[in-house]
Amino acid sequence: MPETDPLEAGDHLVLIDGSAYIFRAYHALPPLTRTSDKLPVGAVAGFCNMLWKLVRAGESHSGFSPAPTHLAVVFDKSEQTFRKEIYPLYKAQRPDLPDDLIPQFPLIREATRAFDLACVEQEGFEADDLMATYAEEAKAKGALVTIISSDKDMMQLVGEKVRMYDPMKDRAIGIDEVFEKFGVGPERVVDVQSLAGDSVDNVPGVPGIGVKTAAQLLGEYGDLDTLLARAEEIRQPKRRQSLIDFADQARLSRELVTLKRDVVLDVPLADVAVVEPEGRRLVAFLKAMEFTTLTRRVAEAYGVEAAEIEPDPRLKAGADPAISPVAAAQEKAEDDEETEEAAARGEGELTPAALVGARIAEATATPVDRSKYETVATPERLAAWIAAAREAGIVALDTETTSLDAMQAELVGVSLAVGPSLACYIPLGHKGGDDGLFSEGLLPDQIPVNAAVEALRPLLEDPAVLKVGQNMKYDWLMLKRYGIDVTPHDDTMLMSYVLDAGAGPHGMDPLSERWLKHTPIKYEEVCGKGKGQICFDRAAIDKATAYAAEDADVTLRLWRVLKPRLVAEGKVSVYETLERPLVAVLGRMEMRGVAIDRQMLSRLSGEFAQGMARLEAEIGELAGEPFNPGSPKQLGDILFGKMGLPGGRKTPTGAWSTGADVLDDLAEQGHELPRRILDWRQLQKLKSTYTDALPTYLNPETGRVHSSFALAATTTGRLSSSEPNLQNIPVRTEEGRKIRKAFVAAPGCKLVSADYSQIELRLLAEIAEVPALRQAFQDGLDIHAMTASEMFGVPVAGMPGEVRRRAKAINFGIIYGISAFGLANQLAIPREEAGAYIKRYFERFPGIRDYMDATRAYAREHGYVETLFGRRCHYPDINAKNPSIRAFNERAAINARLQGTAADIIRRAMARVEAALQAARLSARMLLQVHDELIFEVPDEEIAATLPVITRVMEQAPLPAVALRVPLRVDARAAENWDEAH
DNA sequence: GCAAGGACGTA
DNA sequence: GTACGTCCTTGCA
Repeated sequence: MPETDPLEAGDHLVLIDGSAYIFRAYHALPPLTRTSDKLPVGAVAGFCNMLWKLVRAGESHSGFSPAPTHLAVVFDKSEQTFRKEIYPLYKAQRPDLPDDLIPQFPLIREATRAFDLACVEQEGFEADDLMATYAEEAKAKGALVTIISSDKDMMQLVGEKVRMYDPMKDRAIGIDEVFEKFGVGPERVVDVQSLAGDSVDNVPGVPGIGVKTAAQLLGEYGDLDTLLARAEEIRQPKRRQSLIDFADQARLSRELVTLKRDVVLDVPLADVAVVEPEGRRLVAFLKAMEFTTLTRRVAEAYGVEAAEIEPDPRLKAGADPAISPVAAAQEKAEDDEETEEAAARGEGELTPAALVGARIAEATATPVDRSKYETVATPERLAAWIAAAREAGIVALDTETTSLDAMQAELVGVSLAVGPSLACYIPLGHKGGDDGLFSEGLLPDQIPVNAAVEALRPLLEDPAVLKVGQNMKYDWLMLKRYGIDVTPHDDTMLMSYVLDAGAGPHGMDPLSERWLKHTPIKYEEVCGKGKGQICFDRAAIDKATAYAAEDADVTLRLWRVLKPRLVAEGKVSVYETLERPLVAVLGRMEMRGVAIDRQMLSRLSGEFAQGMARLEAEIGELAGEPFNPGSPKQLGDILFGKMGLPGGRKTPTGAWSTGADVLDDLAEQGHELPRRILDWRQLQKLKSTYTDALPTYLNPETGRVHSSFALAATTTGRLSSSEPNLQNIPVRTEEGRKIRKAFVAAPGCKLVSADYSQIELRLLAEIAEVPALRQAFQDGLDIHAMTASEMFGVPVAGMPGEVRRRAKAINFGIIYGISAFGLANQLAIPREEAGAYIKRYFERFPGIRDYMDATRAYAREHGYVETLFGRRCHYPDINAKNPSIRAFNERAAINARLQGTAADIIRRAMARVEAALQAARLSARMLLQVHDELIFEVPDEEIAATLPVITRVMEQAPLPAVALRVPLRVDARAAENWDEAH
C-alpha cells in the first residue's frame, strides 16, 4: 500500500483521471486484445505503459520530470453526484459503455494496485472534484501538480503550479494552451463554459453562444456576473435577448461546470505518496495481461526473472489453443477442389470456360468473413501462417505502409491470405496515440520489423510458392527495399488489365464489387479523410487487421477468378510476356531514379521568374488594367470583351476560348497582347511544372528523382508516369530543352537515349499492308517526303518544306484515326481541302482505307480491338447512339492497334534488355521509358559496347512472336544530359 | 478543402 | 484526329 508521506513544497503531485483515461484510451488507441482469450485490454495496456513511464521518470529519459513524489489515480465512484441533483439531465447523454470497455475498468484498478499506487474514489463526487481538491491542497503547500486528463473541464485548474497533460495527444496544457482553447485564462474558463455549454455533458449554456462569442463577451465585460447584469448593453439584438432570457440557465451551467475544490477527502494527500512497486507482483500482473514487452522491461528494471514468475492466477486467461491456420487452410483447399470438380462435372468436362464459371460462382458464394482474420502478434503465430502458405503453395500478400510513395514509405504491416477468409495481418510498425512522453511509440504485441522480414523472406523468395498481389509493383518495391526479392508473383490488377483494359477500372475495390459482389472496407474508414486523416501507422490495430487482411483475402479470391479467365480467353501469354515481367523491371527502374541538377533548375526558375515579371508588366500595360494572365476567364473578357478582338470562340461551357491556337491567330494578326500571353504561359508552365516542381521530388535518401510508372493506366498498353511525370519533359522549344539539360548522368556515366524511329508509322505500313509504305521503310526513305511525292506528284529532291509538312500531318492524322475536321484544324486549311487530301491519300494507299474500315467493323462487332501481340483494348462506347461519341471511339480503336502494338514492342524490349546487358557483362541501368524511347545510365567506358546491345534488343523485340515485314530502326546516343542524348 | 474546366507539356 | 499527367483558377461546400 502507498505509504504516508506528507506533501511538501517542491514535491510533485500527479493526478490521473482514471475514468476519463479509459474512455479516451478506448477510442484513441488501437483496440488490443489479450492473445490467448481475446480479452480486450487496449486501455489497460496504454494505462500500464503510462504508469511505467511515470514511476520510472526519475531514471528514464522520458522527459517527464520531476519524478512524482505523490500520485493518485482517481475514479468516479457512482453516477449519483450533487450535479445530478441540481440538474437531472447532467451527463444524461452519455451512451452506454461498449461491451469491450466494461471489463477494462476493474483491470485498470488492478493495474493501479499492481504498481503500488493509490486508487481513489469517493461516494457522491466525480473524479474531477476530487482532483480539484487534491490539486488545491497541493498548490497551497507549494507543490507542483500535474493533472493527467483530456477533459477540458479540468482546464479551470491550470495555473502557475498546476499543469495538465493530455495523454492521448501527448501534449502539455499550460496557461497558453488554455487561452488557445477558450480564448480566456483558466480563471475565466468556467464562465466561458457556462455561456457556451457542453453538448457532451449536457451542460445547457446560453443558446446561440459558442466558445468564441463567450470569450469575446467576457473580454468586454470581465466576468459572467457582470456580463449578465449588463446584458441590456449588448449591441447584437439576438445575442442580447438570449443572454437576458437564459441568464438563469447560464448560472445553473456555472454550478455544473465549476469543480468543487473543498471535498472532505477520505484519502488524505499524505497517503498517496509514491513508493517503489514490488517488482514480482507487478510482473505477475503484466504476465497475466500478456503484455510481453512491458513485462520484459519491468523485469529487467527490477532485476527479476520474468520466466520464473507465475502470471497472477486471478487474472490470467484460461488458455484456449487457437485453431491452426495450417489445418484450416488444408481443409479449405480440399473443399475447393471438390467444389470445382463437381462444377466441372456439371459442365460435362473440365474446360477452361467451365472452370471460370465454377470460380465465378464460388467467388460470390463464399462470403468474406472478417471475424476469421487473425492479428499476428508473436513469431510463433507468424511461423504458423508461413507454414500454411507453404502448404497451400500460394499466398496473397499486401503491405501496409506510411506512404503511397513506395520509395519513401516505411513498412507498417503485412497481410497474408491462404484461403477464403483465411487471412491474417502482421502489424509491425503501429504507433500509439501516447508515444513520446509515455511510451516508446511502438504499440506492444508487434513483431520487430527485422524479425518479421527475416521470417517472411524464405517464403516470399521461395520459388515453389506463388505470391499474389494487387498492384504487385508497389509491394515488390516495398519489400525489395527491405531486402526481400518477391518471386514468383502474380498480379490481379494486371490480369484484369489484360482481360478488360478499357472496359472498367482495375483497382481492388471495383474488382471486388464486380467479381465477388463484396465491398471491402474503405481506407477512409480506417484512417479518416481530409484534414483529420491519420497515417496508417496510427490506425487502430483491429481496424487495420480487418482492412489489411481483407485486402489479401480479396486479392486471393480475385486471383481464383481471373487466372482461369486468362486461360479461357487465351491471354496467358500476353499476361506472362507483356505484363508480369514488367513488375520487377519497373520496380528496379523506380528504385534507381534519375539524377537532376538542382542548381541548374533553380537558376532556370530565376530566369523564368524574371521573364514572367517583365511580361506581366507589359501585359498590364497592353490591357490597360492589371489582371491575372493565368486566368483564362479574365483574359477572355479583356481580349474579346473590352478590346473587342475578332475570332472569339467559345469553349463547351460557354466561356471564351483562349487556347494557344486562338491566341496564335490573334498574334498573327499583329496583336501584341496575345503574343505576350503566350510567352508568359510558356514560362509559367516551365516554371511551375518543371523547374519549381522537379526538385521537390528529390528523394532525400537517394538524391534522385523516382517517378512512378503505371502499368495498368492506359487503354492501349502504354505506360504512364507520375509524381513526377517524366514522360512529358519539354523538348520542343529552346527554353524547354534547358530543362532537359538538367537531367544528368551519375559521375563517371553518360545518359543513353535509345528511341524507335517512327515506330507507329512503320506499324501502320505493316498492319495495313501498304506495299509502297513498306517498301519505303525497307529502302530507308524519308517517309513523309515519299508520302508527299506520291500524293502531290512532287519529286522528293528539292521538295518545298510546306509540302512535306502537310504530308507529315496527314501521316500522323492517319495514326490518330484521321477526320477532315481534325486535319483542317491541324493544317489551318478549309475542311473541304482537308477532305480532299484524305480522299487522295486513300486513293493512293487503298490498303489504309481498308485497314481503317476493317478495324472499325471489328471494334463494332467485338467491342474491342487487338494489337499484333494479342493485347485487347476495349471500347464499350463504340456503338453509342451519339455519332460524335461513336466517331471518337472509332478513331481511338484505329489508333489503339498502332499505339498498342508499339507499346507491346517496347514492353518486350524492356523485359529482355536487362538480361541481355547482364549476359554481355555490362552494367547499364535502365532508368526511364518515354513510349518509344528508353533512357539508360551507362559507365563511360562501357558505352561503345552497350549501344549495340540495347539497339539489337529493341529492334528484335517483336521476335519470335511476330516477324514484321518492315524493319524497326532504333537510334541510340550517349551524352552528359538527356537533351544532348536525345 | 474539393471537383471541374482550361491550358499545355510529352509521344 | 490518339494516349497521358500536372498546374492553375474558379465555383461550390
